[in-house]
Amino acid sequence: MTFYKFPVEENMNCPVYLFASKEIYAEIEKTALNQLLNASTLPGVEVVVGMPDLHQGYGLPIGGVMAAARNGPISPGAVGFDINCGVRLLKTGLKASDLKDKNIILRRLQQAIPAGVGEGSNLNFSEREFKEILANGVSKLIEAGYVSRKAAANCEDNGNFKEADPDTVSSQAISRGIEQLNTLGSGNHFVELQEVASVSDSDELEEGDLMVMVHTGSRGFGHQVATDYIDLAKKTRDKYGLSFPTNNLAFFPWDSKEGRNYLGAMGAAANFAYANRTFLTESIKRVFTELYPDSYIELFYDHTHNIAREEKHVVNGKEMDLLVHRKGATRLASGGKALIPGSMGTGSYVVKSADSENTRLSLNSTAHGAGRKMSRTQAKKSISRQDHMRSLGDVEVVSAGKNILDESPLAYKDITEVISSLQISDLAYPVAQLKPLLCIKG
DNA sequence: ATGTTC
Repeated sequence: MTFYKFPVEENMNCPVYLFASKEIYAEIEKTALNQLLNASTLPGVEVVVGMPDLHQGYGLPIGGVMAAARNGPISPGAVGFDINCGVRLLKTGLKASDLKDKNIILRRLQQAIPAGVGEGSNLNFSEREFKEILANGVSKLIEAGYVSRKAAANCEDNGNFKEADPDTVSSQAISRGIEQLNTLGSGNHFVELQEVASVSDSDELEEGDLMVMVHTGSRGFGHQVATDYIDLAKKTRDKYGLSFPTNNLAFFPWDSKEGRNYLGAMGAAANFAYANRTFLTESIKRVFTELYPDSYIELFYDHTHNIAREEKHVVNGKEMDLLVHRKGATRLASGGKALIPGSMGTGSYVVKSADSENTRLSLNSTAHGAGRKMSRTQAKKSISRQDHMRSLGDVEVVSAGKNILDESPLAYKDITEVISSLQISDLAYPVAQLKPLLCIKG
């Protein structure tokens, strides 16, 4: 069994494919699977796919892909609250063995990176400049001289989501976001120092290389955009004569003004997140330059796992224009690579596309991480501090949050099983494995 | 994920 197919029945508009090994499938909650099946009942949905890190989310499960045809839905809930949550991997020019005092760099990074819920930034922007960043992302940062041209290379969308439109964003989102560029956030967001543990198929990485991985998104800005447009979708339901299988999957019609405005606002949040990860990279660069003058910080790759984008795919032998909503799922183009972080204290991976029949069935998608095994509440209740500390091994972790048991590796699926599941399903294969050394959690 | 129950 390389994947599961749920045939069209009852109100479903298309079959649902779940790419998971038998072991992984057994761990997936019924609620997550039901959410995935539910997505196929939206009128105009052509393809629904689940990744092996599937777990319960808001409307669409995390690890879910929902593609709408030209007459289909635009659903802000199917992208989720952290628009352009994503991962980037940085090269440092150092070997892990060059690290002199782990404690010093950990503390310096912690000082340099504002982290935690509601934590503001050390940067100041006028509203006009902030809106230019929303409109043009990393391109604006380059133009303004904040970063070098290299900042856009190796970044998905070149760090500039073309359809972004700051005029479709509420003033509340602007006021929340303007003070949050260059901040890490909370929850599963992190900055981690990693060592390349093994390389099987990559000429860009070498065993022993010291890398930095960053996982964060669009903070309160994207959250406000999502909130605004989910509310609007609920309000415009009757105007367009729609019915929703669940309010969490409230949607706009493809050609509606409100739907197009959402895509503009979503794009602005995408650019916020690209800019946020770019500014964080500058902060990291300053710490490295101060402590290790011979180091450099260079972007290896950056991509999102929460976004909707228009893409062409062949479905049932026919080429179609689709709006592909991915939530906790990464686009992995044929011949391309992707980053798959594990939970803190466990390994992360660089994978390449298997370029198979199944990668096409999945609309060129891959997993975004280990995926939760337990809800946050369940984790805080059932994981002891002792077991959590033991699960971290010798990885040093500092965190802004006081209780991060809900982020314990014990609350997540085993990343190696997710990776092997991707291989079994013929979606992707690992080309490099990264071992965590130090971790700064939000 | 989130000015963590506007």
